[in-house]
Amino acid sequence: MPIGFEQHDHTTCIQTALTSAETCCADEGLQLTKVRRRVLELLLVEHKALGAYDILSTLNSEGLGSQPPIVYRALDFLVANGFAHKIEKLNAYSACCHPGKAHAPVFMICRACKYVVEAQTEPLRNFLGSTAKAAGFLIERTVIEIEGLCPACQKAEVL
Amino acid sequence: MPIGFEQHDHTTCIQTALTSAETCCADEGLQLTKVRRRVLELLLVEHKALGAYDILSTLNSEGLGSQPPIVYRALDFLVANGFAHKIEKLNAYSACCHPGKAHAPVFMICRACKYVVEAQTEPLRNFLGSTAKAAGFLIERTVIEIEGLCPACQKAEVL
DNA sequence: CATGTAATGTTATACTATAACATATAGGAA
DNA sequence: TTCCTATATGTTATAGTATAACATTACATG
Ligand SMILES: [Zn+2]
Ligand SMILES: [Zn+2]
Ligand SMILES: [Zn+2]
Ligand SMILES: [Zn+2]
Repeated sequence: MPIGFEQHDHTTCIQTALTSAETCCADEGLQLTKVRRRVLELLLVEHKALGAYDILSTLNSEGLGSQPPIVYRALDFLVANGFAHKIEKLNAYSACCHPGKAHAPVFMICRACKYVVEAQTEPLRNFLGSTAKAAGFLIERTVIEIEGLCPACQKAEVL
Repeated sequence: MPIGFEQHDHTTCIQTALTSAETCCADEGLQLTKVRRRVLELLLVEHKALGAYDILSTLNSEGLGSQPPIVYRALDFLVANGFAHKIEKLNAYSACCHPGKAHAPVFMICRACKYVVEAQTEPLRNFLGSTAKAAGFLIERTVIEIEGLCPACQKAEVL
C-alpha cells in the first residue's frame, strides 16, 4: 500500500483489498455478491476515485445492471462495511487502502492527475478527538480531504 | 463567535461577518451586490448550512431571482472570497465565522439539530501540512468535516 | 457618448442520488 | 423437500444538486 504517491506494486493493493473483503464477509456473514465484488474490483483498478455513473456504465457493458440503484446499493454495501470510501469533494468513490482497521481516513487528491491517496492517521484522529472534546462534541464520522498537487504534477506544472 | 456549541450573542456574529465582507470588498474592489449580500445574510441567520435551493426559494419570494445560476453565482462569489464555505458532506453552504483570516476550517456538524460550528485550527493546519509534506503533496484546499452530536443533542439522545 | 467589463437574466441540460414497489435468490425451519 | 423469511436484485420514476451557453443589463472610465 502506498503511503504517498510513490511507485508501488499495485497488484498487492488489489490482492490485499479483495482478500480482506472476502475474509471479512465470511467472518461476518456478509455476502460479497457478483455485483459488489465487481464494483470493488473496479474501484481497485487505480488509485483514483470513480463516480457512480462511471461504474454503472461499466457494469452495464458487462451485463451486470443498468440502473442507478444497482451501483448505489453496491457502493452503500462497500462503504458501510469499510471496503470503500466516498470522497465527498469529488462525489466519487475509492477503495479502502487500509481495510480491516478502524480509521479516520485522510485523502490527498491531486487535482491534475486525479490520483487519490489514503493516508494513515492515528495522530490526526487523536487531534480531532481533542478538538471535538473541547467543544463537547461526539464524533461519529469524519471527512478529511486535501486537494492539491502530487509530487509528479508539481514538477509538470513548472514546465 | 462561538468556539463551540455554547450560547452566544449571535447578532455579533452577523455584524462581524457583514462588516468584514463590506470592508474586504471595499478594499479589494469587489462588488457586494444586492443578491450577494442577501445570500450572505441568509447564511448568517443561524449556524446552520443552507442548500442552494433553499436559498433560491427565499430569493425567489423576495423577487431577487428564480433560477439556479443566480444563487450559485452568489455562492461562488462568497466562497471564492472567503465569506462562506461549502460543507461538502451536506451539499450546503455556511457563512464563514472567522472571516479575514487565512484558515483551514474544521466543521463540526450535528446530525440531530443540524447546527454547524466552524472551529479555529492553526495546529491542525500545521499537522496536515506535515502529513502532506511527508508525501511531497502541495496543499491547495482542505475539507475537514466532523459529523456527530453536539452537547445538547447528546443529552437529548439519552432521554 | 463610446467602450469594455462585470453582473444578471434565461433556457436548457447534465450530473448525482433515492423512493417505491416488484421479483428473484439463498439459507434455515418444519 | 417444501415452505418461509431475509436479503439481494430488477425496474420505473423522480428528487436533488450543479453548470453550460448565450442574451441582456448595469456601470465605471475615458
Ligand atoms: Zn496501489
Ligand atoms: Zn480506508
Ligand atoms: Zn452566532
Ligand atoms: Zn471560515
